Amino acid sequence: MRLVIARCQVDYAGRLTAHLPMATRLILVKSDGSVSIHADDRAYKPLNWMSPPCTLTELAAPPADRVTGVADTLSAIWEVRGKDGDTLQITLAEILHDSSHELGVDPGLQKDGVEAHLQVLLAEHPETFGPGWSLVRREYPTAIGPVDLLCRDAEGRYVAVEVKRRGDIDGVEQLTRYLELMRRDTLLGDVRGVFAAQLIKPQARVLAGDRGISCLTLDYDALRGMDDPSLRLF
Amino acid sequence: MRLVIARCQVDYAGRLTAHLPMATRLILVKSDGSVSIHADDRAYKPLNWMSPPCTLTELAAPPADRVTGVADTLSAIWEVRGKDGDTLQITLAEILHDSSHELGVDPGLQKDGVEAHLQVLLAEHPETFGPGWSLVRREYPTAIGPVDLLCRDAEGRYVAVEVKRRGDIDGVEQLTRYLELMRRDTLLGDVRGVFAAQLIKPQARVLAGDRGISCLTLDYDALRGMDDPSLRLF
DNA sequence: ATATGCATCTCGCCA
DNA sequence: TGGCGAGGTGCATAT
Repeated sequence: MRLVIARCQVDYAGRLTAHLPMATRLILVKSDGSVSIHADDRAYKPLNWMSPPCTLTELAAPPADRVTGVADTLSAIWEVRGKDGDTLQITLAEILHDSSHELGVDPGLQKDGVEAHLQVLLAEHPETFGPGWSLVRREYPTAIGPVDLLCRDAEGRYVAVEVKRRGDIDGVEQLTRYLELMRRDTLLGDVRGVFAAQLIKPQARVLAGDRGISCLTLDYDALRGMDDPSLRLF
Repeated sequence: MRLVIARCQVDYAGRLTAHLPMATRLILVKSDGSVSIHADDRAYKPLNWMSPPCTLTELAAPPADRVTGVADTLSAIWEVRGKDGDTLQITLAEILHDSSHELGVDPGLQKDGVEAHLQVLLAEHPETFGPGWSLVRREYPTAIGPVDLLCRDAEGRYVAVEVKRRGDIDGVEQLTRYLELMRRDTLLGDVRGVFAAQLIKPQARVLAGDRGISCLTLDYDALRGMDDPSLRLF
């Protein structure tokens, strides 16, 4: 990985054309050939970038006035060419820092998906929803996708449970669609809905109430306390 | 902007929980407080990040075996806390590089939007589509959004034109929806469709043919040649 | 402040 | 390889 801090001008032509006026920025050249240009804000998004596969070639630096119209010491022009013929031209004026580092292959991100874990824990402990509750199955299939949990309450009525880490309005919509489908299934009879999440947004709670869906706020740590420690991930 | 190359372990807890095993990576701390962790590949997306607003605090480094179970020289633990209570914990083991740079405020990206420019140029030169063609109006309004160009051909028939830089399948779908609506408008009579783009993907061409839509490959430079140079952007 | 739609969206899945 | 859907989506705009 090569880190360059430099005053630079950048011109991109691809899906759109874009232009960055001369200013000081970070240029990241990674070992897969990809290039990104970062300003000193926004964590996530580079100002400009070229995804791999792409090739970087260094062009001869032309006289300064041909590029910016301003007298300047141009160090180099880099041209990055992508697979779809898009180009990123970086005109370097003043290099303030330039270092290369050997990082090696990254072991990669392990996404836990607390949602999946919550689902497992709740499947193992359906009594969390109330005394006498039992699990019918996890990932109960419907035509538009699997319902997280299908349970039966103490009276034997079916209940579809949607599990989320953060309960938002779209989760309620999702459960509503499942319920609509499942209620057409005469074998199940009237299916109730439960929206279970660690944190339920007020709007989601209101919408759920409007749809006749119950809400349950989950305590992840308490559920983990009931958990078999051998299932621990790290 | 602070650039740190270090062996580190990262744990995120928010919408999901994610874990990065100890490895050498780039840690980017920007002046807005945001933090991102990059591996040596992928231009666009960091392995992990925290968007602003957030706060970075340095915790005391605990004994090595409490964190990784491996004897190691832990330099520090950084905890980044976001506004929604999500946390990014970075356990630093070995710092290989650490530098800070003053970048200043970036003038920002100027997006040209070639599509808009193409649309203007074609509106000025409807004869590009064929002799005797004339423009009815640009951004012709329909219930589902404006059609890029509404023209009349040499026989006086209406033609809806969709302009794209890159002609993909979704552009054809879009034009199809417009045509469907416009054909219900008895004032326009039968409306033909033209899909105009600098580059038209084979699949899009096939779909357009299937829908009875004509395709026109545009030469941007030739169109610019007819252009008034005073409209030039940079 | 919140809802909606777009993005050089990226990224992973699956046919 | 293309199509589809989700994302810790981010981001701007209109309401």
